[in-house]
Amino acid sequence: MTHEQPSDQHRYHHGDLENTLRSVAADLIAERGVAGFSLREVARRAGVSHAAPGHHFGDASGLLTAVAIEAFTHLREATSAAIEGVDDPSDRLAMLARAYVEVATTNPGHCAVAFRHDLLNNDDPALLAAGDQAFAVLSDVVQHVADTVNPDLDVINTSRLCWSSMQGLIELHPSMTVVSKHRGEAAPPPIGDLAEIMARQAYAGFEP
Amino acid sequence: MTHEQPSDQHRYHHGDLENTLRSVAADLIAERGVAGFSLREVARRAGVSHAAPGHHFGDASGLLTAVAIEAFTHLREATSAAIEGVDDPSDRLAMLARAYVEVATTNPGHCAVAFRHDLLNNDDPALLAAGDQAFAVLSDVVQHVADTVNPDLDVINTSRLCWSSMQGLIELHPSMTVVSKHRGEAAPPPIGDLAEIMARQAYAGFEP
DNA sequence: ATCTAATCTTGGCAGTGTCAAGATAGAGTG
DNA sequence: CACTCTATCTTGACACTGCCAAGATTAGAT
Repeated sequence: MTHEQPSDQHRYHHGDLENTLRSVAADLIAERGVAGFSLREVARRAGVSHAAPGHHFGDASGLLTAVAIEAFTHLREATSAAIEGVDDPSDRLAMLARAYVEVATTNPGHCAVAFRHDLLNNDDPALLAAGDQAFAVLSDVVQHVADTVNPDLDVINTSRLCWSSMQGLIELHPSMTVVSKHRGEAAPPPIGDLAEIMARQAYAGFEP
Repeated sequence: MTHEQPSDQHRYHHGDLENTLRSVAADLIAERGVAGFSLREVARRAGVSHAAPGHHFGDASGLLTAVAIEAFTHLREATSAAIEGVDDPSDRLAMLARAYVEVATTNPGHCAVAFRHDLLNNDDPALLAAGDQAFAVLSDVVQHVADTVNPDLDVINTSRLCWSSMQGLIELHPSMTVVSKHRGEAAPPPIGDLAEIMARQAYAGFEP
């Protein structure tokens, strides 16, 4: 991905600036973190003037919202692909958890902004729809547990538990590594493995 | 808390500027979010010059690290107080979970920066120690489950599951409200209640 | 009483988001 | 083809930010 024009170096009209800016923004955030993100740096990397992003996305939160929408789309695609053909309800949950955290670490730029309500336009209908569709995949998997194993399961709150666990793991995995090192314990497993372990542990419960 | 001198309005030496700045910073973040935080605004609200915070904390991440340390201290105090005198392992976990999320919502400014590795000085020994001590309370509660109910429990990874669930809930509760509204479902319970529900659900497992 | 070091201020530089106004070019109409 | 219209992008400006260096002020020790 070069974000450049094919032949003519400096056409006045870029042609596909909107997608380019979104892609460059995600890369920039992945590289320097949310704090290192700036509209002007995005514009520089895309080879356009410093005010061009503002024209397409209104302001910084507009561009970040576009990145977040893409994040939810990735999330939905990866999780629904991961549970394809998996029937056992516990396995389904484990596969979904692994896919969830791995797509987040594969696309760190997207993931870093997806739930940052302080940076996004939370009223954006496209954002709401994308988030809803991503959550629906998880909700269906938990519903599948209820249908096949436990009709008394509190589906909605169990879905919230699973969602929180996965999202919390993404946020805390660096801290877990730091804490383990500080206590002289072994480092935590890779995030995908740990997601699967946690999903199975929650599914099985804490009692024998 | 006025952040002002008692008698003399403008003494050159503030007297307790370090604590004042930390307190003002937490208030500011609670009010405007992390994005609305700035060293200069903190200085203005504390009634000192724009470079005074830099003298005490080096840079922005230094001040935010101090806020994060205070966050972990609050977390440790609240959680260890919440499990005082509670013996049943499931109840202990539920009480801890409730206390965890409620202290985070009571001190939103502190909570918003506690795990923001991109904004903090992650090598700060005081930060490491404070985080470690907060995690120890949770780890002990899970160990208590192993000791009294299930000696085969994977204590460390179950602790990580609980920690992720609570932290994820804090991050996602606003999104849960939005998603529920968008799907026409009932709003999620208050965050403290939901934390307790989730803790008991994980403890009991998903099967009947 | 004097010296020293900590504390805080002032001034300045480079960088930022956002706005308004202007320049450019594509698309459609006669 | 000439023409206008509109979306796209640039330029310039303003107020704001973090951070650094140098100076002013004061507390505390000698």
